[in-house]
Order: sequence, then C-alpha cells, then structure tokens
Amino acid sequence: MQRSNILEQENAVLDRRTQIILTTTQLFLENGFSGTSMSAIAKGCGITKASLYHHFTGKDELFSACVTYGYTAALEAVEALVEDHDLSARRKLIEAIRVLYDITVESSVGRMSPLIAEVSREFPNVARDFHTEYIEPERELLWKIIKEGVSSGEFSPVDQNQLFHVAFGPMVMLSLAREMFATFDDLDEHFPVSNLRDGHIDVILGMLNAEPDRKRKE
Amino acid sequence: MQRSNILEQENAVLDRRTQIILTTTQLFLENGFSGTSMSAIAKGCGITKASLYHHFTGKDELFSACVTYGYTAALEAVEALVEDHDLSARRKLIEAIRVLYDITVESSVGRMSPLIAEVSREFPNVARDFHTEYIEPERELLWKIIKEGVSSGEFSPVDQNQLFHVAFGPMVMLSLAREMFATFDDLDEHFPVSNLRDGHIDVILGMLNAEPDRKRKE
DNA sequence: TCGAAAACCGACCGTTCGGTAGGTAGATAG
DNA sequence: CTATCTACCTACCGAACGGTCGGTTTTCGA
Repeated sequence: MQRSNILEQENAVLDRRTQIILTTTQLFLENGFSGTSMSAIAKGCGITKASLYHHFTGKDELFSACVTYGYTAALEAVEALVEDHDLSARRKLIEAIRVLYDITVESSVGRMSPLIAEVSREFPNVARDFHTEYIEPERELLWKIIKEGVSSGEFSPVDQNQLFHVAFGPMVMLSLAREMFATFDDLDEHFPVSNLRDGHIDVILGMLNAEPDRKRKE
Repeated sequence: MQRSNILEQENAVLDRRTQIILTTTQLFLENGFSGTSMSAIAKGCGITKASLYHHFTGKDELFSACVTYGYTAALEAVEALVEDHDLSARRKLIEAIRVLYDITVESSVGRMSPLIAEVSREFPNVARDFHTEYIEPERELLWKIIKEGVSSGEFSPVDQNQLFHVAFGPMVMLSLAREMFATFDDLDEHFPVSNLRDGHIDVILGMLNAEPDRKRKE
C-alpha cells in the first residue's frame, strides 16, 4: 500500500509472468516440450492463447524463461553455505551436496535437464545459457569449498573435472531416472534419494581423503 | 543363393524393418520424439508414410522398436567379459566400466535415455521395458563381477544400490550432458570421455578397496 | 473524469500432425 | 494362367499445432 505505483505495476507484471512460468513449468515437466501446446498452457493459466502471446513472444521464449527461472534461488542456497564462516570445509561440502541433491532431484531447474536435451538442437542458446548461467556457477561454488578444504588441510588435492564428474553424476542420473520411471508405483523403492545421497557423500569425502559423514561399520 | 525362399523372404522383412529402425533412431536422436514426424521418417527411409505404416502399426511401436534394438548387442558385450575366466575380477570390472561407457555415451541405447524420459508419461510401458530388459540385466552383470571379486578377496563388500549409484551415475550424466550441449563446438574439451572415465574407474575401485588402474602420483 | 496504456478475448490463419482408404506392381505358389 | 500376398504408392482425412488479427475490457495516473 505504501509502495510506489510504478513498483506495484512492475510487481503486477512480474507476478503474472511468474504465475505463467510456474504453471508452464509444471506442464513441461509432465508432458515434455513438444507435448505441451500453447493452448494447453493458456488453458492451464486460465487465459486465452492470445493473452499468453501478449506476455511472451513465443513458445521458445516461454521455455527459456521457465529454464532460467529458479537459477537465482538455486545458486543462492549453495552460495549461502560457501559464505558461512562458522562451518568447516568438510561440513560445508556435506551440506552443499545435500542442497544440490534437493535442487537436482526435486526442483524444476534440475528436473528440466532432459527437456533441455530434447530441444538443444532447436534452441541451442537455451542449452548454452543453462551451462554458462547455472552449471558453471554451481561448479564454481562447489570448487570454492574444495579449495578451502585443501588449504586448511581437511582435503587432499583432486582433479577438478574428475571431482565434478563423480560428484554431480550420480545426482543427475537419479534425477533422470526418476523422470524416466515416474510412472513406477515403487519409484522410491528403486531410487531412494536420501539413502543413495548419503552413501554418495561418503564416496566424495573418500576422494578427498576425508572422514566419512556416518560410520557404517562398528 | 542356397538359402530357402522362406528364409530369404524373412531376411528381406527383417532387413527392411532394421533399416527403418536404424534410420529412425538417428532422426529421434537428432530431433527428439515429438520433433520427428512420421513423414520425416518415411522420407529419411526413402519410402512414403503409408509404406512406413505397413511395417509399423504406429509411431509408438516404431519408437519402442528403436529403444529395444541394441539391447542384445549391448548386454552381450558385457556378458562376454563376465564369462571370461582368464581375467581377474578387478580386470573384468575395469573393462566392464569401459564397455559401459561406450554403450552409454556412444550407442543409441544409451543416448536414448532422455527421449524415454520425454515420453515416459505417454508410453509408460516403453520405460518399464527399458528398465526390466536393459537396466536390470546390466546391473546384474556388473554385480556378478563384484561378487566374484569379493569372494576372491580382491574387493571389499559394498552396498549394491550405492555402488550402482556411483558407478552408473557419472556415465549417464556424461551422456546426458553431451546430448544437452551437442551444439557446443568445444564439447570434447568440456566433457572429455576417456579422461573422466579413467578417473571414475579409480573411484569405483577405491569404493571396493582395490588398487587404482593407473598410478597418478610418483 | 478522462485518456492512454496494458491486459485480455473470440475468431481465424496456414501448416503440419498421425493415420487411413483404396489401388497398383511384382514375386510366388498351385 | 490365376489367385494370393507383400510391399509400396497417391491422395486424402480430421485434429491439433504455433501464431495473428481486430476489437473489447480493465487499470490507473493525471
């Protein structure tokens, strides 16, 4: 009420766009890019197709907006950990992997990966933006933690690309598998996130010659 | 020339189907499922759409055939390693991971994964067949090698699901990443298969408390 | 209160989609 | 020679696609 009119107007525009983006993201995740028509999106948003084209120039821009949306929040969650000076590097790494699992398996930005692969030939710039604006910064943040641990003596030095390969690989596969087999009624039995995640964390710590997070043998 | 007419006829049918499957697979990998029309497939095969429907009842059966095709060859390559009694379990494991990298990153059956995710809601049976007829047997074969190594004392016991998670994850992510960023001209620089694979093998061996494949420090 | 901009709409465009009807060429079997 | 079968064709279907048109309603600062 106390905000300026201009700001309110901008918020109104953002909110409408955001609402469309959120609805569209769900439809894309359920039916794929080509499997989701602009008419279906409009109906899902409670407006007509013509109104939808008032907010977005085309299906490609809408898709790009859906992929881009969530970058910031996802990266900020990891960034907050990196900036936290009360945690050891080992603790930071453990928490970072947990956050990355949440992002990759649960959030739209992680679950969008197969869709980006689907349209990567049609819209190469969407794939490239995804790489430069999300993948690369995410790797940078993780690498900051590793460097911190190496200089504090908590971790042994490792090859950067190989660490990324083993650190991100399993969580990406888990996300892809859960999309591929989303119709399984025993999905969590086949792909139990928290169990696989915790074992994976110990493997990453092992790569760095650090103590495992949980003792498994006694 | 000496073969019976019936056999020749059967071969002709098989060859035509196979030719269509191979052509279609390439088109699917390039443009996705929804991005590849039956007309484009027919044109790619040098026949008309009506002729295409003479060989396959519909797009779904054709896609299913493309996914299924290659199961046998891919699994047989790993099976041959398991049956080879001249190799140690450690050597078998190393070679198996290499073969699995080839299959997952290079072959159609591995590169099809994002497509299966794309249509998993539309054709759940395709995803389920992929799981029961390819994923599960592949895991079984790898697990045979692990069990062999554990009983011979080469490997320490590990949790089955967690080993699969860390063993298959990185190669699946590599395959997905190479599909997502297929338009990158510096793809091999970002995702160098052999380099990442060899480091990954050492991590897997480390999980089993076995010696690394290559010494990295001297 | 008024004017302009933003938001929205029904109706429609050309194109392409998966799929089909009906017929033809050529090989084969009796 | 004839009946049959496979493989293939041209021509076409209704439906859905992404996108656009001209016009109407709503919002809001002045």
